[in-house]
Amino acid sequence: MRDPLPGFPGYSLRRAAYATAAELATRLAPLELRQSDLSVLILIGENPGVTASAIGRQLDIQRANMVPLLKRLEDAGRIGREPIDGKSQGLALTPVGRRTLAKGLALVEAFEAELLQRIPAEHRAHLLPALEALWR
Amino acid sequence: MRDPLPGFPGYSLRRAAYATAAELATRLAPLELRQSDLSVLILIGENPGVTASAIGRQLDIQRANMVPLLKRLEDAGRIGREPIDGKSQGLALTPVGRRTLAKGLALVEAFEAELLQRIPAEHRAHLLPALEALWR
DNA sequence: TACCGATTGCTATGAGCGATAGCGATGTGG
DNA sequence: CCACATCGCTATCGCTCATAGCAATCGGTA
Repeated sequence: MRDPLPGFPGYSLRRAAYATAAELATRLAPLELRQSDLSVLILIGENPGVTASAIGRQLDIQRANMVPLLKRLEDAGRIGREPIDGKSQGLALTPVGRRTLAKGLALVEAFEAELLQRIPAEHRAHLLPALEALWR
Repeated sequence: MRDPLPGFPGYSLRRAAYATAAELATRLAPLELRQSDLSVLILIGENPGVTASAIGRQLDIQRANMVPLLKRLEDAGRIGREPIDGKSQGLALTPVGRRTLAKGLALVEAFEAELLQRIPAEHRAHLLPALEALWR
Protein backbone atom coordinates (compact mmCIF):
# COMPACT_ATOMS: atom_id res chain seq x y z
CA MET A 1 0.00 0.00 0.00
CA ARG A 2 1.22 3.48 -0.79
CA ASP A 3 1.83 5.26 2.49
CA PRO A 4 3.66 8.56 2.58
CA LEU A 5 3.07 9.04 6.30
CA PRO A 6 6.29 7.56 7.70
CA GLY A 7 8.17 10.15 5.70
CA PHE A 8 6.75 12.88 7.89
CA PRO A 9 8.95 13.48 10.92
CA GLY A 10 5.95 14.52 12.99
CA TYR A 11 4.11 11.34 12.16
CA SER A 12 7.11 9.17 12.88
CA LEU A 13 7.57 11.08 16.10
CA ARG A 14 4.08 10.22 17.27
CA ARG A 15 4.36 6.60 16.21
CA ALA A 16 7.70 6.19 17.93
CA ALA A 17 6.44 7.88 21.07
CA TYR A 18 3.37 5.69 21.20
CA ALA A 19 5.30 2.49 20.57
CA THR A 20 7.89 3.20 23.23
CA ALA A 21 5.33 4.43 25.73
CA ALA A 22 3.30 1.28 25.30
CA GLU A 23 6.34 -0.89 25.82
CA LEU A 24 7.41 1.01 28.91
CA ALA A 25 3.91 0.81 30.32
CA THR A 26 4.02 -2.96 29.92
CA ARG A 27 7.27 -3.14 31.82
CA LEU A 28 6.04 -0.87 34.60
CA ALA A 29 2.74 -2.71 34.98
CA PRO A 30 4.11 -5.40 37.33
CA LEU A 31 5.10 -2.64 39.73
CA GLU A 32 1.59 -1.21 39.48
CA LEU A 33 3.20 1.98 38.35
CA ARG A 34 2.17 4.27 35.54
CA GLN A 35 4.60 6.44 33.68
CA SER A 36 3.01 9.57 35.09
CA ASP A 37 3.24 8.12 38.60
CA LEU A 38 6.89 7.37 38.12
CA SER A 39 7.74 10.80 36.75
CA VAL A 40 6.08 12.36 39.79
CA LEU A 41 7.91 10.00 42.14
CA ILE A 42 11.18 10.94 40.49
CA LEU A 43 10.55 14.64 40.98
CA ILE A 44 9.47 14.21 44.59
CA GLY A 45 12.51 12.05 45.22
CA GLU A 46 14.81 14.71 43.84
CA ASN A 47 12.95 17.56 45.52
CA PRO A 48 11.53 16.50 48.87
CA GLY A 49 8.92 18.91 50.15
CA VAL A 50 7.79 20.19 46.75
CA THR A 51 4.17 21.11 46.28
CA ALA A 52 1.71 19.49 43.93
CA SER A 53 1.45 22.73 41.97
CA ALA A 54 5.18 22.95 41.43
CA ILE A 55 5.35 19.41 40.12
CA GLY A 56 2.43 20.06 37.85
CA ARG A 57 4.13 23.08 36.41
CA GLN A 58 7.35 21.20 35.82
CA LEU A 59 5.68 18.25 34.11
CA ASP A 60 2.92 20.21 32.43
CA ILE A 61 0.25 18.36 34.32
CA GLN A 62 -2.80 20.46 35.20
CA ARG A 63 -3.50 20.93 38.88
CA ALA A 64 -6.82 19.23 38.43
CA ASN A 65 -5.12 16.15 37.06
CA MET A 66 -2.57 16.01 39.85
CA VAL A 67 -5.32 15.28 42.34
CA PRO A 68 -6.19 11.69 41.40
CA LEU A 69 -2.55 10.98 40.58
CA LEU A 70 -1.34 12.00 44.03
CA LYS A 71 -4.28 10.31 45.69
CA ARG A 72 -3.27 7.08 43.99
CA LEU A 73 0.31 7.44 45.19
CA GLU A 74 -0.85 8.30 48.68
CA ASP A 75 -3.33 5.42 48.84
CA ALA A 76 -0.50 3.09 47.82
CA GLY A 77 1.56 4.42 50.70
CA ARG A 78 4.20 5.77 48.36
CA ILE A 79 4.08 9.45 49.28
CA GLY A 80 3.16 11.48 52.32
CA ARG A 81 1.88 15.02 52.62
CA GLU A 82 2.80 17.59 55.22
CA PRO A 83 1.17 21.01 55.43
CA ILE A 84 3.54 23.85 54.63
CA ASP A 85 1.01 26.53 55.46
CA GLY A 86 -2.71 26.79 55.33
CA LYS A 87 -2.99 26.07 51.64
CA SER A 88 0.16 24.32 50.47
CA GLN A 89 1.43 20.88 51.30
CA GLY A 90 4.88 19.44 50.91
CA LEU A 91 5.23 16.01 49.33
CA ALA A 92 7.79 13.41 50.29
CA LEU A 93 8.46 9.77 49.59
CA THR A 94 7.67 7.15 52.19
CA PRO A 95 10.03 4.19 52.57
CA VAL A 96 7.67 2.23 50.33
CA GLY A 97 7.79 5.06 47.83
CA ARG A 98 11.55 5.05 47.86
CA ARG A 99 11.64 1.34 47.11
CA THR A 100 9.10 1.75 44.31
CA LEU A 101 11.08 4.62 42.88
CA ALA A 102 14.30 2.62 42.95
CA LYS A 103 12.72 -0.29 41.12
CA GLY A 104 10.96 1.91 38.61
CA LEU A 105 13.99 4.03 37.96
CA ALA A 106 16.17 0.99 37.37
CA LEU A 107 13.60 -0.29 34.92
CA VAL A 108 13.37 2.99 33.08
CA GLU A 109 17.10 3.45 32.86
CA ALA A 110 17.49 0.00 31.40
CA PHE A 111 14.70 0.70 28.95
CA GLU A 112 16.16 4.02 27.89
CA ALA A 113 19.50 2.39 27.29
CA GLU A 114 17.80 -0.22 25.14
CA LEU A 115 16.07 2.44 23.10
CA LEU A 116 19.37 4.09 22.34
CA GLN A 117 20.82 0.75 21.33
CA ARG A 118 18.07 0.32 18.77
CA ILE A 119 19.13 3.49 17.01
CA PRO A 120 21.94 3.17 14.47
CA ALA A 121 25.10 4.51 16.03
CA GLU A 122 25.51 7.36 13.60
CA HIS A 123 22.13 8.83 14.57
CA ARG A 124 22.14 8.00 18.26
CA ALA A 125 23.67 11.12 19.74
CA HIS A 126 21.45 13.40 17.67
CA LEU A 127 18.11 12.18 18.93
CA LEU A 128 17.94 13.91 22.29
CA PRO A 129 19.10 17.34 21.08
CA ALA A 130 16.72 17.17 18.14
CA LEU A 131 13.80 16.22 20.38
CA GLU A 132 14.56 18.90 22.90
CA ALA A 133 14.48 21.49 20.16
CA LEU A 134 10.88 20.48 19.54
CA TRP A 135 9.44 21.05 22.98
CA ARG A 136 11.74 22.99 25.32
CA MET B 1 13.82 22.32 40.63
CA ARG B 2 15.99 19.27 40.05
CA ASP B 3 14.51 17.37 37.12
CA PRO B 4 16.42 14.54 35.49
CA LEU B 5 13.55 13.60 33.19
CA PRO B 6 14.46 15.62 30.09
CA GLY B 7 17.72 13.69 30.00
CA PHE B 8 15.81 10.52 29.15
CA PRO B 9 15.34 10.14 25.42
CA GLY B 10 12.07 8.29 25.94
CA TYR B 11 10.69 11.05 28.09
CA SER B 12 11.79 13.76 25.67
CA LEU B 13 10.28 11.71 22.89
CA ARG B 14 6.88 11.68 24.55
CA ARG B 15 7.02 15.35 25.43
CA ALA B 16 8.04 16.32 21.92
CA ALA B 17 5.36 14.13 20.39
CA TYR B 18 2.69 15.58 22.64
CA ALA B 19 3.76 19.15 22.03
CA THR B 20 3.85 18.79 18.28
CA ALA B 21 0.62 16.81 18.15
CA ALA B 22 -1.16 19.47 20.17
CA GLU B 23 0.10 22.20 17.87
CA LEU B 24 -0.91 20.32 14.75
CA ALA B 25 -4.33 19.61 16.20
CA THR B 26 -4.79 23.33 16.75
CA ARG B 27 -3.93 24.05 13.14
CA LEU B 28 -6.22 21.33 11.82
CA ALA B 29 -9.13 22.35 14.02
CA PRO B 30 -10.41 25.08 11.63
CA LEU B 31 -10.80 22.37 8.97
CA GLU B 32 -12.72 20.23 11.48
CA LEU B 33 -10.14 17.59 10.85
CA ARG B 34 -8.40 15.39 13.36
CA GLN B 35 -4.96 13.97 12.82
CA SER B 36 -6.36 10.47 12.62
CA ASP B 37 -8.95 11.63 10.09
CA LEU B 38 -6.28 13.20 7.96
CA SER B 39 -4.01 10.19 8.05
CA VAL B 40 -6.90 8.04 6.89
CA LEU B 41 -7.81 10.53 4.15
CA ILE B 42 -4.21 10.47 2.98
CA LEU B 43 -4.19 6.70 2.72
CA ILE B 44 -7.51 6.56 0.94
CA GLY B 45 -6.33 9.27 -1.44
CA GLU B 46 -3.22 7.29 -2.26
CA ASN B 47 -5.04 3.98 -2.47
CA PRO B 48 -8.57 4.41 -3.77
CA GLY B 49 -10.71 1.39 -3.08
CA VAL B 50 -8.85 0.19 0.02
CA THR B 51 -10.81 -1.46 2.76
CA ALA B 52 -11.22 -0.22 6.30
CA SER B 53 -9.33 -3.23 7.58
CA ALA B 54 -6.34 -2.58 5.36
CA ILE B 55 -6.11 1.02 6.51
CA GLY B 56 -6.40 -0.05 10.10
CA ARG B 57 -3.55 -2.50 9.67
CA GLN B 58 -1.36 0.10 8.04
CA LEU B 59 -1.97 2.74 10.68
CA ASP B 60 -2.28 0.38 13.62
CA ILE B 61 -5.83 1.39 14.27
CA GLN B 62 -8.08 -1.39 15.54
CA ARG B 63 -10.98 -2.33 13.33
CA ALA B 64 -13.34 -1.35 16.12
CA ASN B 65 -11.87 2.14 16.24
CA MET B 66 -12.07 2.60 12.50
CA VAL B 67 -15.84 2.47 12.67
CA PRO B 68 -16.60 5.83 14.28
CA LEU B 69 -13.69 7.40 12.42
CA LEU B 70 -15.03 6.37 9.01
CA LYS B 71 -18.55 7.22 10.04
CA ARG B 72 -17.38 10.73 10.85
CA LEU B 73 -15.68 11.06 7.47
CA GLU B 74 -18.71 9.68 5.71
CA ASP B 75 -21.16 11.92 7.59
CA ALA B 76 -19.01 14.88 6.58
CA GLY B 77 -19.31 13.80 2.96
CA ARG B 78 -15.58 13.26 2.67
CA ILE B 79 -15.51 9.60 1.75
CA GLY B 80 -17.83 7.16 0.02
CA ARG B 81 -18.11 3.40 0.37
CA GLU B 82 -18.71 0.89 -2.36
CA PRO B 83 -19.25 -2.82 -1.71
CA ILE B 84 -16.44 -5.00 -3.03
CA ASP B 85 -18.18 -8.21 -2.12
CA GLY B 86 -20.58 -9.27 0.57
CA LYS B 87 -18.36 -8.32 3.46
CA SER B 88 -15.77 -5.82 2.25
CA GLN B 89 -16.23 -2.28 1.08
CA GLY B 90 -13.89 -0.09 -0.90
CA LEU B 91 -13.32 3.46 0.31
CA ALA B 92 -12.79 6.47 -1.92
CA LEU B 93 -12.65 10.21 -1.53
CA THR B 94 -15.55 12.35 -2.59
CA PRO B 95 -14.85 15.72 -4.24
CA VAL B 96 -15.34 17.31 -0.82
CA GLY B 97 -12.90 14.80 0.64
CA ARG B 98 -10.35 15.63 -2.00
CA ARG B 99 -10.57 19.31 -1.18
CA THR B 100 -10.28 18.63 2.52
CA LEU B 101 -7.31 16.38 1.92
CA ALA B 102 -5.58 19.01 -0.19
CA LYS B 103 -6.03 21.67 2.50
CA GLY B 104 -5.01 19.36 5.31
CA LEU B 105 -2.02 18.03 3.46
CA ALA B 106 -0.78 21.52 2.64
CA LEU B 107 -1.12 22.41 6.30
CA VAL B 108 0.72 19.33 7.46
CA GLU B 109 3.54 19.71 4.99
CA ALA B 110 4.07 23.29 6.08
CA PHE B 111 4.00 22.20 9.69
CA GLU B 112 6.46 19.38 9.14
CA ALA B 113 8.83 21.75 7.39
CA GLU B 114 8.57 24.11 10.36
CA LEU B 115 9.37 21.33 12.76
CA LEU B 116 12.54 20.50 10.87
CA GLN B 117 13.51 24.16 10.89
CA ARG B 118 13.30 24.21 14.66
CA ILE B 119 15.93 21.52 14.89
CA PRO B 120 19.56 22.66 14.78
CA ALA B 121 20.93 21.89 11.34
CA GLU B 122 23.51 19.41 12.54
CA HIS B 123 20.84 17.19 14.08
CA ARG B 124 18.11 17.65 11.51
CA ALA B 125 18.82 14.81 9.12
CA HIS B 126 19.23 12.31 11.92
CA LEU B 127 15.79 12.66 13.46
CA LEU B 128 13.73 10.64 11.01
CA PRO B 129 16.08 7.66 10.77
CA ALA B 130 16.46 7.57 14.54
CA LEU B 131 12.69 7.67 15.06
CA GLU B 132 12.05 5.00 12.47
CA ALA B 133 14.45 2.71 14.27
CA LEU B 134 12.19 2.97 17.30
CA TRP B 135 8.93 1.81 15.79
CA ARG B 136 9.34 0.22 12.37
C1' DT C 1 -4.09 46.69 58.96
C1' DA C 2 -7.44 45.91 55.49
C1' DC C 3 -8.11 44.58 51.08
C1' DC C 4 -7.51 42.52 46.37
C1' DG C 5 -5.34 39.67 43.21
C1' DA C 6 -2.89 35.42 42.78
C1' DT C 7 -2.34 30.76 44.29
C1' DT C 8 -3.60 26.17 46.13
C1' DG C 9 -6.00 22.02 46.18
C1' DC C 10 -10.12 20.24 44.82
C1' DT C 11 -14.78 18.58 42.23
C1' DA C 12 -17.10 17.64 38.15
C1' DT C 13 -17.18 16.72 33.54
C1' DG C 14 -16.02 15.99 28.75
C1' DA C 15 -12.99 14.90 24.52
C1' DG C 16 -9.76 12.02 22.17
C1' DC C 17 -7.41 7.88 21.46
C1' DG C 18 -6.68 3.36 22.32
C1' DA C 19 -7.97 -1.57 24.01
C1' DT C 20 -10.85 -5.78 24.59
C1' DA C 21 -14.68 -8.99 23.94
C1' DG C 22 -18.03 -10.64 21.26
C1' DC C 23 -21.34 -11.09 17.13
C1' DG C 24 -23.44 -12.19 12.57
C1' DA C 25 -22.30 -12.49 7.92
C1' DT C 26 -19.23 -13.71 4.42
C1' DG C 27 -15.16 -15.39 1.93
C1' DT C 28 -11.71 -19.06 1.09
C1' DG C 29 -8.66 -23.07 1.12
C1' DG C 30 -8.05 -27.90 2.08
C1' DC D 1 -18.38 -28.93 1.80
C1' DC D 2 -16.92 -27.28 5.89
C1' DA D 3 -13.74 -25.29 9.17
C1' DC D 4 -11.34 -21.23 9.74
C1' DA D 5 -10.13 -16.56 8.88
C1' DT D 6 -11.78 -12.09 7.84
C1' DC D 7 -14.95 -8.12 7.70
C1' DG D 8 -17.59 -4.52 9.68
C1' DC D 9 -19.82 -3.59 13.71
C1' DT D 10 -21.63 -2.88 18.88
C1' DA D 11 -20.61 -2.10 23.50
C1' DT D 12 -17.71 -0.83 26.96
C1' DC D 13 -13.68 0.39 29.41
C1' DG D 14 -9.09 2.90 30.77
C1' DC D 15 -5.77 6.57 30.41
C1' DT D 16 -4.45 11.20 29.52
C1' DC D 17 -5.47 15.72 29.06
C1' DA D 18 -8.69 19.78 28.99
C1' DT D 19 -11.97 23.32 30.97
C1' DA D 20 -14.88 25.57 34.39
C1' DG D 21 -15.73 26.67 38.77
C1' DC D 22 -15.14 26.88 44.02
C1' DA D 23 -13.62 27.79 48.90
C1' DA D 24 -9.71 28.77 51.45
C1' DT D 25 -5.45 30.98 51.93
C1' DC D 26 -1.42 33.81 51.00
C1' DG D 27 0.99 38.07 49.94
C1' DG D 28 1.88 42.64 48.38
C1' DT D 29 0.21 47.22 48.60
C1' DA D 30 -2.52 51.20 49.77
